[in-house]
Amino acid sequence: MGPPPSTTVPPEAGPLARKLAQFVLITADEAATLGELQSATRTVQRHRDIITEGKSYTSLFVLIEGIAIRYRILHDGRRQIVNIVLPGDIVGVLGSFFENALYSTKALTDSVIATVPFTRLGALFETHPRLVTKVFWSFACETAIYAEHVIDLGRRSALERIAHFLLELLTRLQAVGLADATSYQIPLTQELIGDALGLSIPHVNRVLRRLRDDELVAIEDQRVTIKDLQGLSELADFEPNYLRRNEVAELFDAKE
Amino acid sequence: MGPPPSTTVPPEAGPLARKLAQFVLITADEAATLGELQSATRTVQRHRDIITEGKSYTSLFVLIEGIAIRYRILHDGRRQIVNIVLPGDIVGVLGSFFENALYSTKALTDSVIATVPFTRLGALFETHPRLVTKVFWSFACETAIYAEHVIDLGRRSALERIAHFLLELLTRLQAVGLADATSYQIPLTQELIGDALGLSIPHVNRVLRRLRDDELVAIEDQRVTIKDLQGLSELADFEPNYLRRNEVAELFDAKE
DNA sequence: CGATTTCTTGATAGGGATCAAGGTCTGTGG
DNA sequence: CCACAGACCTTGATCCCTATCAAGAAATCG
Repeated sequence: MGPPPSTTVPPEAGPLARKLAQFVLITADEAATLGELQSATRTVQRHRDIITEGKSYTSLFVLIEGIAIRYRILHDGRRQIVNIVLPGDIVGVLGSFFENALYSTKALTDSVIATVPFTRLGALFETHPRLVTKVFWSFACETAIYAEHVIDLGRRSALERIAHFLLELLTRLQAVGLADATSYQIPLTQELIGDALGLSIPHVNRVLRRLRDDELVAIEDQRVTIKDLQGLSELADFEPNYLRRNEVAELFDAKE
Repeated sequence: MGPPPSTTVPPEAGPLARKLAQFVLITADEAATLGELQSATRTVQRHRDIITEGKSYTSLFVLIEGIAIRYRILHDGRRQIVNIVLPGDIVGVLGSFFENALYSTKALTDSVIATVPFTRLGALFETHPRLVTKVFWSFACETAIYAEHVIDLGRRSALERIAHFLLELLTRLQAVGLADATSYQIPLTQELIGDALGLSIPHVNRVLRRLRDDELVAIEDQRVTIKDLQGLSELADFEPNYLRRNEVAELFDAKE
């Protein structure tokens, strides 16, 4: 609820530093180091894979601009999206660690990614061990997002799931400055929502219509507009706590 | 599939060191440090909470012995278990970081846990930065387990889910030496399986019966016995890759 | 050994999948 | 500038997997 712990990170520092600053204190020096780390960028066309399941990688990738999905295709051809990747998110972590990538990552829009060789992280360890740890720490925090998805899929109805999903995206996009108070732009198709939430396309359609009729949310023209934040949050039982740190002094801040 | 990267960790080093050694190289010195870190233990009676949602903590806990569950009670009273906690697992990470714990953790059996003040991790950073990073790294790897649960709940049938669930437990318990080739002891109730997989008790019962009738798995007397590992793995589309590291040189090993 | 839990089985119902068929929009090439 | 194809959205009819409700049997525990 409080302000983010660090105000040393200007918007120009990029989405990663901005996101990290939500969780841990990022010094100006560290922000600069992060920026340098992400200097090697390249563009990825929409619909192109950034990472392909089963391949092996020696770099990880920071999404600078654009939106992507992390997914797995099951043996029968069904797709499950395990996460929506937003600017500031890092992908390929497990891919460069496990022999082969466990999931594919595909750009939904034309995107810009920074390529960070895994070995550079190693080198960074010599010069900025704390920073590396902070990054790893942020990986750990991501676990909370996944756990929340588990709850979504396990115990919530289609209506609650979609509401929760749209609210999570709002909050996460706000964190990197890509959403205003109640709306954001994102190229969601109903198929995509279905694959993320384990629902069929027709059912997503019906639920979406109902949410629109009830004047809770509307998706039009690649823009999600939340018309009744309060009502929607109640419906979804949404608590954004898992997406941000509340305050409290801890391990890292104490040291700097 | 290859052997674990490190053979320097004897069974006496405890389940945490043993588990970590699966993912990263753990030196004898580090194993000793870990052991020391876990010297303050206490017992928790079964059915008792180790962590309660909403409370704040300044320590994290390593499960040394016993089995626990991480769960959330929804507003309507339904329970979703987000993870089964096995020896060597660390709980309370996010609880000591976020203001309040996001999930509760409850002991399923009488358990032994080690209490590690968060500040001690900070102190450890001065003396063993690499080790701290390795621990954090293992947190990140846990993400893979959650992602797999998302796939389970999103796109798999009840039959596949239960099969997958039981196979995951087999693999994870083997990793800490608590399961033989095809069976393990664990106090699973059908309600618990249902709450973990988003299924009702009667349906868990029916699926379990079917798995038994088909001679794939049987749960009797708090023991899970996999009778047809091959068949069950095919049914569940189970690939244990996400639970272990395959080999490959990487960040940490290269440095030691 | 009485009392909760836990398991089992059956009957019924419902949420959401599946199948089907138009409609709409967007981009592309002629 | 139009025509067409492909992607995406919408709606309806039907079915099935799994939840719910119910109630007795078995096991476990204090």
